[in-house]
Amino acid sequence: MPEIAEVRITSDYINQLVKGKTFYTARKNPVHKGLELELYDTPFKISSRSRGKELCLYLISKSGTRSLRMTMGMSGHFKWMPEGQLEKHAHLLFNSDGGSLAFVDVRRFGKWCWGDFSENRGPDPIDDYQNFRSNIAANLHKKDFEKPIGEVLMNQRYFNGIGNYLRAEILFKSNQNPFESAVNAIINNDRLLELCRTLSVQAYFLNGGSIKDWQNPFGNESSSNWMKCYGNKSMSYIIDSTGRRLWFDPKWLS
DNA sequence: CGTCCACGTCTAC
DNA sequence: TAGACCTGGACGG
Repeated sequence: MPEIAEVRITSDYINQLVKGKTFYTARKNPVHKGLELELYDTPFKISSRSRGKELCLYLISKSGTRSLRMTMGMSGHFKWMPEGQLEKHAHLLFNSDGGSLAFVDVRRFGKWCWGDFSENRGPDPIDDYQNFRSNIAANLHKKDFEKPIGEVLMNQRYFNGIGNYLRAEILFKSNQNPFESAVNAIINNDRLLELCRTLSVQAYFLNGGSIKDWQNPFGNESSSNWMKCYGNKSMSYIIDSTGRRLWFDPKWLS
């Protein structure tokens, strides 16, 4: 479930799991066409960070730290696999005592390469909200922002971490016409950018309920109740210019 | 059986 | 701006 909230939860999950563990090897499932992992600094410890839809695994050995930059695609997640357990769709395995940390990805759209977070994706709207805003402000004059806001919300150069369900919820809860130009929407609707952060945070806490042992700050509101627009039968949708289904309030149909 | 659909990028005409 | 990259679940005949 990988938009910003789920990638963040994945990163938390990894950090919780690797606590106190030492890793010895890493291997790639041969069925996956991605980069082979050649590890020459072993053993190593692991820690994780996320930024928007990217996740970096830091492999920390005596001789230094290497960063493995990953994206989760449509179905990527991590899982602890006890020794001997088989998992058809585990594509990266980091071996430790008694089991492995596994990157599991049914559709294999997830990718990895050596390096830290990409330069060409914007700041994280949760962790780095001021820079998230200023990055947009500094580029608002560009042609990118002449496109409809419904589409620009998916541009990872500015909205790193926003995906198809978050854009629908952001548009809906900010009462924003998805077909208005992004410049006008951002200038005239002051809730829009704020909701990029607050809805991402809410999705993180709601979806994280099953993974971590904190109190859900949203009380009784369930995750299914939180989702107001995306996939809702009473809403409208169109296929946008990139081929994705854009969900929106039917009142914007004219 | 078949067709459509999915929380995302990529690269190649 | 099409497609390519993938698997599997839902649903129709």
